[in-house]
Amino acid sequence: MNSTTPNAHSLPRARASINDVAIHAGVSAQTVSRVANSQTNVRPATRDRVLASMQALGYRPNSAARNLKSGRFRSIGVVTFNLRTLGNERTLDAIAFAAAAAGYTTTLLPVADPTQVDVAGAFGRLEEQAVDGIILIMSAEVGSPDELTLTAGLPLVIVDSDAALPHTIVDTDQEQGARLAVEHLLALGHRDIVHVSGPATSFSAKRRAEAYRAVMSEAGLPVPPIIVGDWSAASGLAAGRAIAASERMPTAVFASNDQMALGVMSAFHELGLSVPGDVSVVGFDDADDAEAYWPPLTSVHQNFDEVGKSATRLLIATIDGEAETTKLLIPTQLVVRASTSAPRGR
Amino acid sequence: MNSTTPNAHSLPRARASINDVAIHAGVSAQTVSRVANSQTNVRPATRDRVLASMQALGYRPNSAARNLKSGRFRSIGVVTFNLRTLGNERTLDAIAFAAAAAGYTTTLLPVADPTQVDVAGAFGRLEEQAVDGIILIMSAEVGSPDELTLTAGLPLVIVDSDAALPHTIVDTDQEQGARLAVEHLLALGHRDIVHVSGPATSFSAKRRAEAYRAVMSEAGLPVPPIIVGDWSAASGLAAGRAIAASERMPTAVFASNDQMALGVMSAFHELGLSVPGDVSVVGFDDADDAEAYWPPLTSVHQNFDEVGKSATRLLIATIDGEAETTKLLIPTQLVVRASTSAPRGR
DNA sequence: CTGAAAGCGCTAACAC
DNA sequence: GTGTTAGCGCTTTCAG
Repeated sequence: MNSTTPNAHSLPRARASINDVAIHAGVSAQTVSRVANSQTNVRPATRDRVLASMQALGYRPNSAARNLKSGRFRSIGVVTFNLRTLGNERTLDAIAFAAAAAGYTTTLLPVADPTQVDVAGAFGRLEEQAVDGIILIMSAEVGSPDELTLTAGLPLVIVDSDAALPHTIVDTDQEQGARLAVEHLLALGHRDIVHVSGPATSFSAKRRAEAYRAVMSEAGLPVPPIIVGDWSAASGLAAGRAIAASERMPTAVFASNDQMALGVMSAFHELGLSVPGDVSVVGFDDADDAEAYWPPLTSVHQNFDEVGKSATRLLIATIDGEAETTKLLIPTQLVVRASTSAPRGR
Repeated sequence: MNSTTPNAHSLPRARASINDVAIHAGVSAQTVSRVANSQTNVRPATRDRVLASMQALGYRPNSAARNLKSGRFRSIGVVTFNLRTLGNERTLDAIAFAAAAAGYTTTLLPVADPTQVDVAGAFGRLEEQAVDGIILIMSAEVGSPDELTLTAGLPLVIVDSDAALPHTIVDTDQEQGARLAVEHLLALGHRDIVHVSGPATSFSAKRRAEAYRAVMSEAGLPVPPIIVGDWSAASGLAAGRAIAASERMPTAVFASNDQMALGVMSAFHELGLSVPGDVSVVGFDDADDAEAYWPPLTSVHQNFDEVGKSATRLLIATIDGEAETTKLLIPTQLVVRASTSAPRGR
């Protein structure tokens, strides 16, 4: 038994240390360490004895000590502002599994309000977390890159952000995806296409909106005012009602995510408008539910798994010192379902 | 400068240790430690000098060393089988924020396949993770409680599980919620109510189905066969088609989650059936999107935030040794929207 | 109010 | 093939 303070724990059974095992097995701590790390230079008989003692004492290596020695935590930190959007959640899922496959755990470092002053403080604190590197999932804009440099002590990969930042960035190819959506509508013959965008603070929303504007302009079409939502289905509902109430009803709507598209369609149903008969609707994300929306939603498929996996891979490479700063854009695919068709009278 | 191996890092700038700061400030390491931990017994002038040195050297306490000394990691481990269901995701979100508020980080410990053999192995490994306790979010059944006892070395709270297990459990009151749903339909006058359940491996699904059966029986009604889905909207779509194709069309469907309800409604729309005109539909979860479904879905609201917060609170209490094993059931609320009405001809 | 010593559990480096 | 020594960065204990 070692002499650790036993903590006022429910289970007072103190944990066996490497020394306890060494004594129990009649060997040195070093030999126990070798067995624990499956090194080869231990006589089988000795190994077995040590293994038996480990078993008997319920020995588990102490990760704090191991971390202290190695200077590594085998954990990657994920900074998020929330887990409530499909993209953040799915990306996190992919990161957690990719990290686990590489022998890393994932540490969540939630930050309350991204737009608020304290981002810098939060980032400052990051360096003392028990992580080897950080993936920043920015669903919203951070004040300035200066604040990010505060994390310079730790390898960093950014997901969903301004590609101008001097860091490794992995993201969905927002522009390519938005083009796919708008060009699909144009190809069907639509000319009056309204865009329902995500919040102004979101880089993805901004870039999708820019691509929408660009494609419309390239086609020689006027660009009607953009309706701004907040990614929620409720904001889509409001947007749909606003669109239907406007003087010139468009023949198609491109929503910046599926949930807002759902809301838009619901608003149209309320008003007795048919989708796609009266108005076509395209979403973005290709959420699992999209095929069960009514009507099944045409949407741009984002490969969140790929984004998460790539971010993890790049971060671990950076941690291992095999890094170069990279910008990686993951392409999307258009999934055509029943919410789009040629405009009436064509 | 201390002599840490500098790691083949991108930034070779070695990190300042407490000793570096001590030397720089001309004090002992002990005094630096006191300042770092905001202890009171340091002369203001000394404190300021130390603070300045910390600043100058960019000192950050090393959490590994701190952990080693304290025997605490200030992190809670969350074991999940996936993050793809609404409940898991929302619960995790609540846990992460509650933990952060209490000064803990959240470490994700994803387990690939719950039904598979290696659950025990995975749990065994948990003890050597750098966490002070574990929240197990079981979206599926684990073979036997024996496997859980493997984690006995660490404080444990289970979410969404069999209340018979000898552990602290926090969960939505599944039975109360399901009763609310079925009783609502009965009160509207429905007698033919079909249940679309979640997968057989899920405790929540099982308990909702049991409550459904119980309420039907108590009302003296026959219990039609239960259709089993997998929580996905696609499985709801299949269930809806199966129901519509069956010899006796029910007047109402109670789906075990909102996504399956969405699929069921979509299948009905496909077939030209009106909801709630021809069939009423009730869901479970009250997802953010439910109000934007067509028609807006009547659903049972789960307080995932409350579940996550409570689980975190109880776990931290257990870690602090102020524990007793508890079962905590969080009540639900019925949210009536437009997908339910009295059956035709009544 | 401040410092010196000791040691947390583990492993790299070097004996033997 | 195995043991000994030393030290990772920090904090608890005890002296001053």
